[in-house]
Amino acid sequence: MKLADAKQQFIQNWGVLGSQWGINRTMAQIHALLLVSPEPMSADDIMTELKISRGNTNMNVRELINWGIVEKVLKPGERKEFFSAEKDIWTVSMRIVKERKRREVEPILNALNQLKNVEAEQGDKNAADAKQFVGIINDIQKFAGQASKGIDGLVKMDEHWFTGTLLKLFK
Amino acid sequence: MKLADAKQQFIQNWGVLGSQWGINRTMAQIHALLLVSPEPMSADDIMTELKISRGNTNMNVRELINWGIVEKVLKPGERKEFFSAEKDIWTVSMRIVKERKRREVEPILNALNQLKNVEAEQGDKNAADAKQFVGIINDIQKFAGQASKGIDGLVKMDEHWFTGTLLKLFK
DNA sequence: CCGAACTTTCAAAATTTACTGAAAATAAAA
DNA sequence: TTTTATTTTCAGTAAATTTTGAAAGTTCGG
Repeated sequence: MKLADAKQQFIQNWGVLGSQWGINRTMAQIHALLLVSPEPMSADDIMTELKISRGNTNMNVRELINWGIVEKVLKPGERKEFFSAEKDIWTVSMRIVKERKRREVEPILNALNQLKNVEAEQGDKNAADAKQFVGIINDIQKFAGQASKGIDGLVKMDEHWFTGTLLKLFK
Repeated sequence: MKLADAKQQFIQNWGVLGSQWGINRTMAQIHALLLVSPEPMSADDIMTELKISRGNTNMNVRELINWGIVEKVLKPGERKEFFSAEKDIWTVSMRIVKERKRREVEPILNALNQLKNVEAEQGDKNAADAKQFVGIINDIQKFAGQASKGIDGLVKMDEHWFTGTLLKLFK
């Protein structure tokens, strides 16, 4: 298999995986493209490679930068901006997980807190139901709390088990 | 806050969270509804509660059953089918994670394997690029392998930290 | 076997989400 | 300052996904 074809396939696969997990396809593809590109790429490079519009490119690159997994690179003497992806997969994963936790999970967990103020009601049935409801919300919060701790623990793991790969030679 | 309102809000929030993670909104809402419902519900109950069509209800309930987090319950003397959600959040989470790993992640990781057969090419530049490419694929596979092990480990954790909550009383 | 109760299917419609491209804004060079 | 290169924005459009609803299928009591 030719290198170019392999890269192409990688980009497509990464796009599919992203879209299945709520990350838009193009954003995942741009990320994949930059991941396997030894050199930083310009917006025009990306447009050409993925056959997408300038606007689309701009918006998704910006979002990748917001996520902290792509950075702007300026080449001396060049007016264009270039972009380069973080190549350390561990770092990439942790940034994504942390960012999603912050953006999506935490607000909802906060909202859940409010739901525990269910009024005491007349009637045994309703009271029992309310208790069960609060019990479930509590379970979810506890679970999320545990998961959150687990993630924070992972983030602090100092050993990158994958160092020592070829990658380092080309960084 | 009234219990009914709290449930309604919970359902909405759960729907949003689901859609952000690539699970369709209605499916997440049905799941939330069944989670907080003390009694199993019929398709008609679900339709009424969520104001969705019969077809939509049927398809999403079936999918929840496929995921192993909702089950069909038959009431003696009733011709209708009723549905009930697994209430143990740990079990629910593990089933979802395992299922998504199996359905979405594993096929893509297998595909990545093929990409490592990049042809040896003429020219130093290309050879170096190919090495870097294979390096990245390797990193991703290693990472996925670690994550996979971690998940399998979690699944085996025998202690459910959340037992002892009110929930048990009503099971 | 028939008919009523209920479930399943799926093409078409509605909704949501993503993308384009041209115009406006910005920044550097002349 | 004016020109030119480049980036950003966003209204309109296109594509993808979800939902509907009616028809077909199934199951079961009589």
